[in-house]
Amino acid sequence: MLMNDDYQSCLSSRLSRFVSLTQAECGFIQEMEKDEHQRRKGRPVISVGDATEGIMVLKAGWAVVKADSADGRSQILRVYLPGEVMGLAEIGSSHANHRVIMQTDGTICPFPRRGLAPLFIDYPRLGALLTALGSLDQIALRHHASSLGSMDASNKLKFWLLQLRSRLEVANVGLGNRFRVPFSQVEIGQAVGLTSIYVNKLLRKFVDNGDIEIERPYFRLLKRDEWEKDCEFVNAFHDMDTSWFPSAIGEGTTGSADLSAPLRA
Amino acid sequence: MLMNDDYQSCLSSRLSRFVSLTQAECGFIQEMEKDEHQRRKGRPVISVGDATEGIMVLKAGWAVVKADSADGRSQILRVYLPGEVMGLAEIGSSHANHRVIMQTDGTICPFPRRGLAPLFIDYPRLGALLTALGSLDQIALRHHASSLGSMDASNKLKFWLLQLRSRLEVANVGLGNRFRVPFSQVEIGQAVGLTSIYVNKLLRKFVDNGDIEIERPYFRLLKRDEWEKDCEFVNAFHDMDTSWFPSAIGEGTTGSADLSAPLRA
DNA sequence: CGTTTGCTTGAAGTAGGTCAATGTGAGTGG
DNA sequence: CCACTCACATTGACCTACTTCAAGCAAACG
Repeated sequence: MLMNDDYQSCLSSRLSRFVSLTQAECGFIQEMEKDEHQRRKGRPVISVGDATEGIMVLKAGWAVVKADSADGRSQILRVYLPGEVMGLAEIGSSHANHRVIMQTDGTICPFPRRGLAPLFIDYPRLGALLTALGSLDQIALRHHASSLGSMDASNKLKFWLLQLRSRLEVANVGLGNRFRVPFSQVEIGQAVGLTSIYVNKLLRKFVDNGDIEIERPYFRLLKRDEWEKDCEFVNAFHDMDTSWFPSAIGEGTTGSADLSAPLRA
Repeated sequence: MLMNDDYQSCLSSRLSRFVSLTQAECGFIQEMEKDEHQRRKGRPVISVGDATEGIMVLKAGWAVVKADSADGRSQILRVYLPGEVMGLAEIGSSHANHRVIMQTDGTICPFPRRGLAPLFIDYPRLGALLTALGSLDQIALRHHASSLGSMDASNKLKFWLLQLRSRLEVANVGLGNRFRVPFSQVEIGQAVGLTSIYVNKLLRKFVDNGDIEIERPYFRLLKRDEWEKDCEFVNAFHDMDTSWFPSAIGEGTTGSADLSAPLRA
């Protein structure tokens, strides 16, 4: 797993996937970023009711967003993969509505709340980028909700695995059909809205059918194409549209309505 | 229903719910906003595959986001109420993933894509506001997904009605427990992930229990408190946290990390 | 080792879906 | 005015995809 080490900062490393950052942008982010720190598996990242604390990059490890109900059940609404930006959904609220916890050991780089105002003022392109990231999150969540609401159990499970694979592939180009799934069957159930025991029966059936191979915690999807047809999977993780972004500062854009053509992935 | 007519523009009218806009901000928005136009019930607002077209305010009427699958079923992922901003979820993608269509006759005010760059550059506070709006959308969607994934049919339906009522109340302060639900039972089913016929049976049961009164298309929730307990409803539509926003331009903020204390709702 | 955490499998129950039929306004054309 | 249609609500009978409950294993871990 190669890291792009041109950047010392986590956030700029993440953001540079979408636009190539200027020196100034990198410098700013780096200056703002607080010290990264480790979190062990199971430790909270954001607890319900916490005052909003800016955003953070999950430099290493996995995290999840959980919603828990009074009867003790909890549901996994979102999986954060290494490199992803957490906390974007929270910045509009004064207090967190959902719990974020580490799914594996990992490292977090906070970008503090007080950095956001200067970011929007001095680096408008980064502001636009954050907005766009939030919108991609929302699209992914729509797909998930759509799966929860209208697929049968088998397709929900297929869809969740496919989508996980696709997102892993974004970070890890050339990833094949084999990947790590650091979730117990109970947790998979919480993610797809099924009982762990039905998840078990489905997985077993998939294995017996030759649809997948499992060597815990690795899954291999043997019939990905077929699955993608089954649940009408569309990979929405390729394209971010950056063409509407303002140019980076120092490139002479004055704020007129003229659209200079920025870079596209 | 009173309208705040200090503002001629739809978008500035909407945004001024959250921060009080400066003259300059209003002026800019107004200048950018294209002509509003009418759309009849059932007409598309955004079609799947459309190139992204900026954002728009639903000045009047209701709209919905639908996901349709090959077998002809479709699902309602989001309801837009009068005054809400549409298209925020799409701006990060070059093409739309979901369909937006008018649920009733209504009026739309587009804010074109080419207005976004100058907005982020010259009016950073508005950029932050858009980001925050997107994040609130995402929180609402999380609640919806959570309901789809973990509640039984009865609570899904209760939750959906409660949440609709709460959101209507934001725009229409003092709205009681009676409100218009311009959806057929089929459509309610599409929204909560149930068959129309089961929706019918549940509604009937609610009426028989004295939980609700229905005078099509008006619903009255007679046992709102009880319902809110049943499905652990939390009203997440009150608070937008604007305290991290940059100050409006012309208020002397230079972009340093200093946090001037902006207005809070 | 014993304990815990997670996987596996079966038997039984039920929430909610499917199918089918009937009823009821709200247009629309004559 | 009536007849026809069309979209929507209503209701019952049946069925199944999932859950719940219960029990036995395997692997990890103090």
